[in-house]
Amino acid sequence: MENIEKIRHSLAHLLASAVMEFWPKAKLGIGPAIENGFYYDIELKDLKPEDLQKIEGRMKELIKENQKFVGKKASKITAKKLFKSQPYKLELIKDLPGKTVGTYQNGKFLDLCKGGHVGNTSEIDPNSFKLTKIAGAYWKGSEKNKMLTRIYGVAFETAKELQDYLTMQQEAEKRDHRLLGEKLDLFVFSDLVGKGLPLFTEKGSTIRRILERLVVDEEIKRGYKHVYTPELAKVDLYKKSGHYPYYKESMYPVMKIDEEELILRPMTCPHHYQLYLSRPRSYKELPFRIAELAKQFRYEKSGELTGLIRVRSFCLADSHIICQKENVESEINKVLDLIEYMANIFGLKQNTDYRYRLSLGNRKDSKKYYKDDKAWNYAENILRKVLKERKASFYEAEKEAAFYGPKIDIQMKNFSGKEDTAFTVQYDFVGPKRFELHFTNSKGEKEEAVVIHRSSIGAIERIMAFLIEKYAGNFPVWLSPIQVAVIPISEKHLEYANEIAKQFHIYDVRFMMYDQNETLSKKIREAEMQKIPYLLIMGDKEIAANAVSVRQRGKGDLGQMPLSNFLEKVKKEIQSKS
RNA sequence: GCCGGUGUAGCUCAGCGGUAGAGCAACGCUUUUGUAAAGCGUGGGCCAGGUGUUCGAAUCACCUCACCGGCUCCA
Repeated sequence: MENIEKIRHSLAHLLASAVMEFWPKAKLGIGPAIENGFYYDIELKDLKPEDLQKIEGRMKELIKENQKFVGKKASKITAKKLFKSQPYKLELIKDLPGKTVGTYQNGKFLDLCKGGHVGNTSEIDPNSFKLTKIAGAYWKGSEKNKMLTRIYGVAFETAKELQDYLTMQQEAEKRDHRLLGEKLDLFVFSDLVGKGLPLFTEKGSTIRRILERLVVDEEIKRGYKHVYTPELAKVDLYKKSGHYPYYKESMYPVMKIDEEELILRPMTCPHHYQLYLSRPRSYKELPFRIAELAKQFRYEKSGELTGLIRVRSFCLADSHIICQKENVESEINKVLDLIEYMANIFGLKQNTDYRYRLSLGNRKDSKKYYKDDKAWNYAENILRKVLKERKASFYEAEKEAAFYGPKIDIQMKNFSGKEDTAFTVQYDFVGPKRFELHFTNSKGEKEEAVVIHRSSIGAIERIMAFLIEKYAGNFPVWLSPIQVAVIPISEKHLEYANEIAKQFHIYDVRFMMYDQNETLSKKIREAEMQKIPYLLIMGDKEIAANAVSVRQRGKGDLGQMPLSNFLEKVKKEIQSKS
């Protein structure tokens, strides 16, 4: 175990030990080291955020006592006596394998623990950690259990590392897409429309439209059939697909109209299957790649909503590839090629901006995962093989699969380090069975197809959130809702500015005229704060030279150039998406 | 949904039992500007909504709503 992990884990013990001094009746859960710090789950009443300082202060005192961490094995019978007033510890003792358990003592505090501490608290710099927040967390991570209070702390080996981390977090907060969404006027929420239902402003809609066109054009080039299907369907469709029992919780309730029961669709797969099934299919038509910018509706619990990352109505760049079993590998490769192509356009790098996750099922959980061990093994192996042969680095995660099969998820982190799935590729062996997705093979026999669910750029809302944060609002020219700010120095130069603007209309450059009666500095400031990539300033000198003065975002004054040169430069940047 | 926190003008915030304030933004006038905030003036708030406590509530209590941090869940 690395030293820093030992420090973090030891701090968790010290946290518990300080809490027990102030709240002797508190019941302890568990307290592990985590990325950047540690936490401890504790059942205690009336913990106020301001108490954290008090606890932190006491922890620092304990550190200075040079306490030793002393490990001892204890029989379960002895351990049960030692922890008789700690019900959660007793539960852990009962569930642990073997006849003995580990205990660790520091000062007067004894904890049930398998180890991994510093030898002495003198090894911990008392200024290298900080208690950061209190939160609720279910005991053993199940919402059926009681909710405990979780105290989080961040910790490093040195005080400087801690300071650097805190400063970095502060900087990162400025990238928050919710903040930038408001400042740059990209999207809003309305209490009257409802939570989790974003409204895109003109500027946000421009970004969205560019992304949507990019996806549709690229997918059509790559052999996808782009379609439109309705956002409603009879609930029977989802009963047949098998989604209903698994997804009921996140579906909107049934709307009864005439004799029919309709729902807002939570996913598009069964609609696409119906297109496939509209007539008999030959193997010559496969792979049958149906794609759609599909609006979907999911009831996410209120506390799960976050800006554009988790919403209740979203548009997925969705597709279902119906193909022969022997083509699955090459199709998945093609999908990953497309995903990496898109990621590259956005400047997203593997292992820094995103990482691959192989999301597996669990054979023992037939409630969550369709029961068919053989199919699961087969599908999981195929996905693993594809990733290995591509030499992509990836990690495997159990219990992250869809109910109908395993998936490759492209995971991205938001500004605060929280990870979500951006794009996904899923192997489905259930859908083809339930909908009888067949085709006639070369021998004239009926054969069952396989379905690959995939998304090239994920949900438009979510990728927008990631891109806003990735660029910190400084969108590349091709994505910028306003590409050029046209700034006449005074009213006298407005006529010239309008002439220039005409050219932007002709050449499809998105511009904004800054013709307010304000100082030049003020207008530059406003345009810079809107993070517009180019500011064109024009006054007497430019009119005389028949030119424009160009100021580039972040780089300052580039000097004068003829408009045609500037247009060429911008067009080039738009085209190359640089 | 659960645990905790927050909610005062369009935005950022002050006021925290005695009846609402600042800066920026908006609007008007003056100014006609040379690379990140010109000057003066004007308007704008049921203090998230509701119900209580009180002589009196933005301020205290309770409920509801929204948002934030986690948990659970997920594209």
